[in-house]
Amino acid sequence: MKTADASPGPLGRYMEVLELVAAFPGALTLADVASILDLPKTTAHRLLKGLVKAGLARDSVGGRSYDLGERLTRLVHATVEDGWLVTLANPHLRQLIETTGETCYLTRLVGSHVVVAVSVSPDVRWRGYVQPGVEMPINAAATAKAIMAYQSDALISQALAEPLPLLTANTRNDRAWVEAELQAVRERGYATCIGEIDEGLAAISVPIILPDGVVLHALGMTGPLQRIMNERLPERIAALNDTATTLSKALALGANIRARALS
Amino acid sequence: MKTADASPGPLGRYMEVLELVAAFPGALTLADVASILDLPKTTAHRLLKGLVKAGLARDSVGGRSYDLGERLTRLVHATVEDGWLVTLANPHLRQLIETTGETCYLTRLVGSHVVVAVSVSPDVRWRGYVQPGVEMPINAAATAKAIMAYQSDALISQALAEPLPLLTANTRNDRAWVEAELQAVRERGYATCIGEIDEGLAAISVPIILPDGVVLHALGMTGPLQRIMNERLPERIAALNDTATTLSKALALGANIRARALS
DNA sequence: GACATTCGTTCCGTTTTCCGGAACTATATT
DNA sequence: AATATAGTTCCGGAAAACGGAACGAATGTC
Repeated sequence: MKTADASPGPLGRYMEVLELVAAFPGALTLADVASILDLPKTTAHRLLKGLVKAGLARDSVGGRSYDLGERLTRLVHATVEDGWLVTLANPHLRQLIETTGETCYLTRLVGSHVVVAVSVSPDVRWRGYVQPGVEMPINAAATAKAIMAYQSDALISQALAEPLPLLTANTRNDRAWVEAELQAVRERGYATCIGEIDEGLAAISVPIILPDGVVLHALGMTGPLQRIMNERLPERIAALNDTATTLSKALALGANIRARALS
Repeated sequence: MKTADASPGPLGRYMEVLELVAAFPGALTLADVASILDLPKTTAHRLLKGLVKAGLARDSVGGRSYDLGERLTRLVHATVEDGWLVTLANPHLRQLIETTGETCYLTRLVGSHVVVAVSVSPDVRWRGYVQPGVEMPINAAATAKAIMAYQSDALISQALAEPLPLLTANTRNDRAWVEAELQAVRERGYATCIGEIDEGLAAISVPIILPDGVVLHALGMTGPLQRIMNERLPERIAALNDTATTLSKALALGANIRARALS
């Protein structure tokens, strides 16, 4: 294991250009790219055309401006978004925020870590809290704890073998603590995150237990600490559990339909 | 102009690997990649690590399996999805499909073409109809016509200068026809697509006219031809227009909030 | 518990591609 | 028409990508 060298790699410059395109879709000329990234225009040209040929970007008027390519979008929608998962979960999540008024989201086990699949906020300004595609640390995030608590020992060990981040003064990353936390989740039936990701933020989460007993998803709710961890906590957990039960059936049905479509 | 050579480009093989990762997130080993794509395992290894270093992929347990990277997801959410746009539009679209029972979607002008931003279907199995990120051809798609009808002559000319696809026997791609079609849209207030993209499919669309008169979005509805283009058409157009009016205010408000957040 | 097998990783010489300055062309601007 | 500014092509030198062979680290097997 090397000391994680930070070299940009062969794709580094392509990514820089791509992010620039993403920042100003449909309104970015070759000259802009060249001057902003301080590249020779020849190089900028080659990188842009490379992205276009790969389907990551797309040019509007024969190279007058660029935006993101379809292949890129399709890539993301095929997995993290999971298409039908969003379709199924969105209405339930939305109903949940109507009764609770807090940001709600659904995370998903992928490999040995937990990522956000669907996120719904009561207010536009809150979107930053939970962004789809982001990985949830197992030692801090409520939804990650809720999912990992119901995995095999082998998978938990794998997950704990990776470096765990220390994000605030409240974050713990020693293995014993995390395992105790998971045990607590199993006993209580729900997981918490009390200022372990952001000092002032808390989250609560319940697992979505599929009809066959397997846990691959979790439902989470987050907001300012004092508004989440107060006397109304029990009713919030109850609301989450109701939705989790409903979603369990919906997800199982969705998986069936999807499997049928592949045959 | 060259004859659009189909060489994979420098990123070609990276994309193949990336799509494979997207197909089996969290459950794909290096050996799998090597055997499926028929690459030497050394090469597969280098490509995968290159993707990881670029943030397009991410490895789960020190290289035992791979899934999509956060940077990739963020890229898409920063633009096509437009974050708040989805948040704002989703509930309205959902309400619309409840009353109409058809697939509804919102498209957006980006550069000189029109792409799908949000899509909602009444049934999971219909997702294929309208996929976010896909470009809508100006000479065929209802939403593209609805948006382009309200653009400047300069932009329309730019858009028409690009090659227009002929997708079915009903598709027309001569400039005069398209301009007449756009004129019809302006007179009627809504746009149609009658088997111009898929023989059996039709779509209707109205522009979302922002408070300042600018048109950047359109609302669309699609389904089997005979179910869209029948005696219930007027009431569907009315429903679309109601939603468009509501969304116009919501979008303007969202843009304001967003602008404020940047200061 | 030792062995065998498979998987991931590193090494390194060959070869292919990338790189970017200079020159060229096409499109706005005066 | 002339000028400025955009995008594109050309091409020799430089720097990678490439993949076979060898190595270490895990599973799986007896």
